[in-house]
Amino acid sequence: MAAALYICSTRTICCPLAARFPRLILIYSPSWLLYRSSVETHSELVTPMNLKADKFTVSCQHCSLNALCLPDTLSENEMIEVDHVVKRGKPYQRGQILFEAGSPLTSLFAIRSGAVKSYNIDENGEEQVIGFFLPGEILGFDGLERKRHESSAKALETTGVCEIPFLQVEVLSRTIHNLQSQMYRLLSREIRQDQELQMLLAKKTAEERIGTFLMGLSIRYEQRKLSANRFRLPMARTDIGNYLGLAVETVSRVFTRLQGNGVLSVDGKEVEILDRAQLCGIAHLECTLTD
Amino acid sequence: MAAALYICSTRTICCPLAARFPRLILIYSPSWLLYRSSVETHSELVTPMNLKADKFTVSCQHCSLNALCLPDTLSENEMIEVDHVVKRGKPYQRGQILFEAGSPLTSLFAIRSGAVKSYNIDENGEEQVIGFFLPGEILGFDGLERKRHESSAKALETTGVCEIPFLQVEVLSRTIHNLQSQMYRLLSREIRQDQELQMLLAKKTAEERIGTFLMGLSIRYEQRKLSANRFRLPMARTDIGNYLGLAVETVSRVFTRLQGNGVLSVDGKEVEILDRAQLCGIAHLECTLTD
DNA sequence: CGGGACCTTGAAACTTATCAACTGTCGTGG
DNA sequence: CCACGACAGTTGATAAGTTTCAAGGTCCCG
Repeated sequence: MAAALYICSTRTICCPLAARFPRLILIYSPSWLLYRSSVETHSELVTPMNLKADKFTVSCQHCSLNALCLPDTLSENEMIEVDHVVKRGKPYQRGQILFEAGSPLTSLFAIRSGAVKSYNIDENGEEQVIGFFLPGEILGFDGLERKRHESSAKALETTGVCEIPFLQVEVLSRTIHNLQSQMYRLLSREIRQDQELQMLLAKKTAEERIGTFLMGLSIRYEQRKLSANRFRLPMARTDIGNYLGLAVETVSRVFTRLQGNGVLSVDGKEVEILDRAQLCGIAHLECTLTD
Repeated sequence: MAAALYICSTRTICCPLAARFPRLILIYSPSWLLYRSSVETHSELVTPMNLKADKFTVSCQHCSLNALCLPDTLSENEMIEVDHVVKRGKPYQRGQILFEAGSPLTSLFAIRSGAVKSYNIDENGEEQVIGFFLPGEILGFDGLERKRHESSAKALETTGVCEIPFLQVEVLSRTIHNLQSQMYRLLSREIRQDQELQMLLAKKTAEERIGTFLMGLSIRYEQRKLSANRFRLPMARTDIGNYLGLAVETVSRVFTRLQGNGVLSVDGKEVEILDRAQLCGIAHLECTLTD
């Protein structure tokens, strides 16, 4: 197997990369240039600079995220059928808008790399963050009913996306039973997750919200074969507060407090979970991973 | 057309009744016995006492709620196919549990009459209300992924339910395209509504939450051909507070304040919207119905 | 008629929001 | 190269809204 060093300041997995380099090594450094010298000894250096969409485009069958994404549970042949309807465009830059609320919806969007936030603008013109999406996760389920986007989506960093035309999924799912089940599962999961967030917002304190949020990210990163205890927040503090129903200042203060308790180590967007058991306690979760 | 007087202290529409009596008259009285004398002049008196499940059982085709429920958009023949898999049991009494979190899920539940709350028990043993369901609405979508109920459901009053076996819906929806679309629509709608609630809980004040909640109920009652401005709350204040992330006392105080402003008239569970425009303003909604 | 559940009201306490100021970083342009 | 402004994050002081605690009232059902 080929090995590669993937150095990326945004530190999120990139599905085409993982497919080309099964033994991909991710170096965690906010300043990737520092590592250039040590990189030369490796078989191949991959950086955001030489990463080109066409070179790294992969099919669903070869995507390392397929077990987390729509093709999960599909057979090889079924996956190929799905793959044929998937459209892969060029990456979105940080801050670029994927779609806006109200625009017609014809496709679901699967994140291939990077990160996205979805949000709404309320009657005062204030942004209202609804969710964050990591590689392998799918946006747009809220718009199927009225066939238009009910929320907007913006790239939080350089983000690759797979477009999945909904009409064709609808047709395919009549013959591919696994696909039909998977669609129901994904929709159902989103409902469950939204309800969990409702409970969070209805009852929990600032600290519990942040704790749960960080644990949620940690678990999602772990599913993506990234470090569960050391990661980079793709979103700003404002977005976190907005999402959790807290003021930015409160988010900042809770981060400071958790650092004081030795639970976290925070440096800007870099987060390290130092005492996972305690963080699980704050989030009212069973601690699954030993630190 | 036959006319009937339907007197029911709980004041929620009953689908079999509506099917038998297209010109159903609903008398709004918390104490229905007072009206007995005036009732004699009508063609038929229907009360909760002489309402028997077998007598009033109806098929989807004849159900007045079918446009709000799963069969919406289905043709006559398609509706008959769906109807064949639907199971209709005897009504649940107030306080009775329809299902509990964790139990295996094989069916979706459509409310035919009455009202239901769904809730979870958190780590402190506290109840966490997730939603309220009125006739024509469907519970259980959150459990499709793991094939088990993710929340419990309890009847808030005498409640009739249609059980819809999910496996059979899955099979039927492969041939009945309208059914497939409708399932996606219903799932998608639930996601959208959950996200709206998220925004409510994340940002709004107590008054805005209650205002939005009441307007939501009003609109749902209106869709069910009941009065939009005068209705009975099927749930306790505790449940409302629990659902909206507020203490009971706060709910009570806001009700009192809205009464003082002349927006509402509240008498126990009886609510009358006196100034709909103002209530819409509080809820940040466009006022659709003139008072 | 009595007991319990539900609702209301008041006063005090607490959490979080708001306002204001300051720091550091980043990219731009002189 | 450095000055500059814009922006994100932090921290402190104050204010506001909501919760909590406590008590009393009402309604309904047995």
